Formats: sequence, structure tokens, C-alpha cells
Amino acid sequence: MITKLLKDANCSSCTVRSRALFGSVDEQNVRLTQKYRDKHCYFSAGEILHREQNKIDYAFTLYSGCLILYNNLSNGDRQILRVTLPGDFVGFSRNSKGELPYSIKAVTDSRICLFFDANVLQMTSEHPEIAKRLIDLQLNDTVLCQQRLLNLGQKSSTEGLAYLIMELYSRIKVQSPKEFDFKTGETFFPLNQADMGDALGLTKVHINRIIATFKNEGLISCGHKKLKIINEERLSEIGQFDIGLIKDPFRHFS
Amino acid sequence: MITKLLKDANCSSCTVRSRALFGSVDEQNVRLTQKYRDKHCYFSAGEILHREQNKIDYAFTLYSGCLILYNNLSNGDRQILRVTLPGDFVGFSRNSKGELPYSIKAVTDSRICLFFDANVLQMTSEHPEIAKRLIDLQLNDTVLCQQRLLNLGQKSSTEGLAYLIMELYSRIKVQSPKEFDFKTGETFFPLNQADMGDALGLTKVHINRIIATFKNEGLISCGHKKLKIINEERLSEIGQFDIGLIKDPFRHFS
DNA sequence: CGACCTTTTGATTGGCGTCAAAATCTGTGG
DNA sequence: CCACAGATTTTGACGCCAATCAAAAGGTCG
Repeated sequence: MITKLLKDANCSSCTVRSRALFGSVDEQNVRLTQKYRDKHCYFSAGEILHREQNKIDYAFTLYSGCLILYNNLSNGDRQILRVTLPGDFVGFSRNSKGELPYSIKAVTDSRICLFFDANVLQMTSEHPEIAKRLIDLQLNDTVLCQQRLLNLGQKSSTEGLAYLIMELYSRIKVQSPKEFDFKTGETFFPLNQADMGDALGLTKVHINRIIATFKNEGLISCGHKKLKIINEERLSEIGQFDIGLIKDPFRHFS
Repeated sequence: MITKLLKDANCSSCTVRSRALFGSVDEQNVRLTQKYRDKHCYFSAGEILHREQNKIDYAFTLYSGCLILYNNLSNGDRQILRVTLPGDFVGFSRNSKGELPYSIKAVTDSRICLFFDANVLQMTSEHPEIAKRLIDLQLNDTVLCQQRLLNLGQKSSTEGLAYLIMELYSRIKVQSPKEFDFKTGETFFPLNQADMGDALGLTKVHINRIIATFKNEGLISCGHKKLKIINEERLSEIGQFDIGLIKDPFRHFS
């Protein structure tokens, strides 16, 4: 899928490095891992990078932009499983046939950098600290996923949406600080109302009504792909969102 | 929490080994890893092994029995995040303070074997193949968690329950084959109706009504902690459950 | 045998889905 | 710079799925 979209550039031109993957690795090792990185490529908003059940033989880090990972059901409904932001690592978890179990779509123009499987294998063997780093990234993803289970299973639609907004907003401030305008307090916000519905198992109509109440109550203001949270404390409270989840990642080795 | 419940025995007496953790490690190495294992201990049904936000400095494998990992909300509601079966590994993902973000409770009499953090650290350094195995276990857990997101977010209560039953049933057949009676087709089934409700975000009353329809339609029969699936194919279809998810785990290195 | 837990059943309520249409915004090309 | 097509947001009316409340029946275990 991705191969036909590969651009020529190799990764020596990448100026942004994968914070998530190499964050705990010292500078010398980062330079060493340079050689394991392969092609990087660009996608524009709306492009589908991968369709669930198709095979791939690489993983990648997101350099810029925003992707959603999702599953489709037979009736056409869609569940968003994860929203990835710059620095996130994507593309492990394949079955014996090499099939990745979710689809991937760019919600904004995005730039990724590929790591082919053979290179990941070699990299983790030669740099055990990177293997441990991979465990930790995976552990944290699992915790976030479990928190979303809690969100979908036990919270009301209002609580769930408050949580979703706070979680994404907090991650954007950490992972894409450039998108946050300190003058106005406005952040770029990648999801539209239909997307939020698909993340929470609600209809876009209902999402719209909840957002309307949030606006009325002076909690947020938002426009096209823009979000300003006016009362962060109250919104966190409604969503039972704990900022520690983002600021203090769950891990084991690092 | 666990320490005060520790029984004296050390792990040399363990006859069951952690299939999940050492499944891909050769016999010689398994014997080597023996030394990293610490105490093992027992819990009876209903005992709480750990309360969310408390600190621990070990992880463990479940040897026998069944545990649930869950979160409580402030209003008393509970979301079951994961049901662990023999062979499963539990207890990574802690934050900087060493806090594990979920509670753990034994739903049946259970036996676990501890690995203290220091030993896991040493073990993964000395046996890189175990580090990679840990990544894979974690990857598969994440995929299962994501499938439960799909379950909660997009499926009807009937579909969701069919999926839950099929998933647990299939995992029991693989991970606790002794619990499956080939003569009667009956399996031990650890969850009661309230638990299933807490796993799916539904009330026990509603679970009961759905189970009644499953019985009426001749799909299952069940009694106290016992389950017999009469029409496996149809139940899988209703739940949109794919047995490959269990039989062909998602992974990257092994 | 009795206390407690789990399952079962009924009646009523409300949250969110569904359907439909209008209003607004966005990006594109002339 | 405006016109237009398409996407996204907004609003309204109505219906249904699952929650809630309540109580009885059945099982399990000490």
C-alpha cells in the first residue's frame, strides 16, 4: 500500500527524530540507529495508508500530522482505535501471515518514516535498550487503550467526550507543542465531530449536541479543526481525566 | 498488598511453567530463568490482589485460576479491562511512582508466581529473546484490548455479549484445556452475569435477558460457572468473532 | 437450615439513535 | 474575487434499546 507512494528521499534528511522511540537513547546511539531507518513518505489528508487485513513488512514513526487507526464492521460502522500524533510508533502486532489488524488513514497531511522488519530485528538485537524502549511504548499504549475501554463502557456520552477532548488536547500539547498557540490558547484539533463519534461509539448528531452544551456552559470554544479549552479543570472533572496519564507515561524499563 | 499473603514455598516446586513468557524459549533457557522467579502464592476466589494506584515492585504470571483486572469509577461503577487466564503475564505498566493503574481480583482460587522488577531487568538483559517475547505478549494484549473497544463502541449488546463469550471460551480452550470436558462439551466459565455486565458496560439485568434469548435460540446452555456452547458457528457470527484472533496471536518477533 | 449471592421477571423511564433537512463552512476553479 | 460543489455542523421530531427500580425465585456455601 505504502510502497507505491514512496518518495525518493532517504532518512538522512529527516530533521525530526522519533522522540518516542529514541527518547531514552543517548545521542551517539541515535546516530547509530540512523542506518536502520528507511524511506520516509508523505500523505495528504484523507489518504488511506493501509487497509485492515493487508500485509506489511515495516513499522513506522509519525513525524508530523495525525493519523487514525480504525476498524470497520460489516455494517459500515467504524471504530477509531487510536489517534496517533508525532513521535508515535505504529505498525507492530501482525499475525503469522503478516496482516496488520486495523486500517490507517491520514486525517491531516502527514509525514512518516519507515522501519522495515529486518532492520527492526537487527536494531533490537544490537541495541537492547531500544528493545526495552519498545516494550515501554507498547505498555503505555495498552494503558491508554484500557482507559478508553473505561470511557466507552462506564461513562455517559458527556463524560466520554470530555475525556476524549482532554486526552487528545493534552497529548497534542506534549507531542506537537508547535500546534499550541500560547497567545490565544487555541490548539489545532485534528478530529471532526463524525470522527469523535466513531471514537466514542456515538453518532455525530449526538456529539454535536454535547459540544453545543460544552460551548453554552463556557467550557470550550471551537471552530474548524481548532479548539480552545476555556475551563480545563472543569472539563477534566467531567471526563474524570487525569493529566498524569499523559505527563507521566506508564512503562517498566525506562 | 501481595507480600503479606506470601506463602513460603519457592518456585522450584512450580510444575507449570509460564507458557506465555517462555513459550518460545528453549528448554535449557527455561531452566536458566528458573532462578529469576521468586515466591509463588495462592488466593482464594474473591480476594483482591491489588488495588489501583497502589505501588508494587514485581510482575507475575498466573499459573492457575482466573483473575480480573478492573478500574472503579467514582460512582462505584466498575469496568473490567482484562480477564487473565493461566499463562498470562500481569503487572507491568506502572508510572514513575510505581503505581499499577488497575485493581486485580481473583474470581476463582488462583495461583501466581512473582517476578520482582530487579530480576525482570536482569532476565531481559541476559536473555534478549525473553525481552522480545515480552514485546510480543504486550502487542497481543493491545490487539485484544482494541478488539474490545470495537466491541463496546460499535456493537449491539447482543453482539457484544456473543463476542465476549466466544473470546473467553476460546481462550479457555487454549490456555486451560483441562477445564474443557470433551465428553459433555462443557467448559468452566469464570464470569457471572454481573461480571459480564461490567466487562461490556451493561447491567446484569440486561445481560440476563440476552442470555435468556441465547438459551431459547439453542445457542448455549449454562449453569453455575459452567458453559456449553451448542452452536459455536452461529454465536461467532453474531459476535463477529474471529477465532484467528486467539489461535494466531499478533506479534512481531516470535 | 439459614444467610447470602446470583439469576430471573415485570413495569417504567430516559438517553441516544434514526431520519430528514437546513444552515454554514471550506476548498476549488473560473 | 466570486461561484459552486461538497463536506461539516446544526436543528427538530420521533422511536427504541438498555437503564432503573423493585421484588421474587433459585442456588450455594457455611
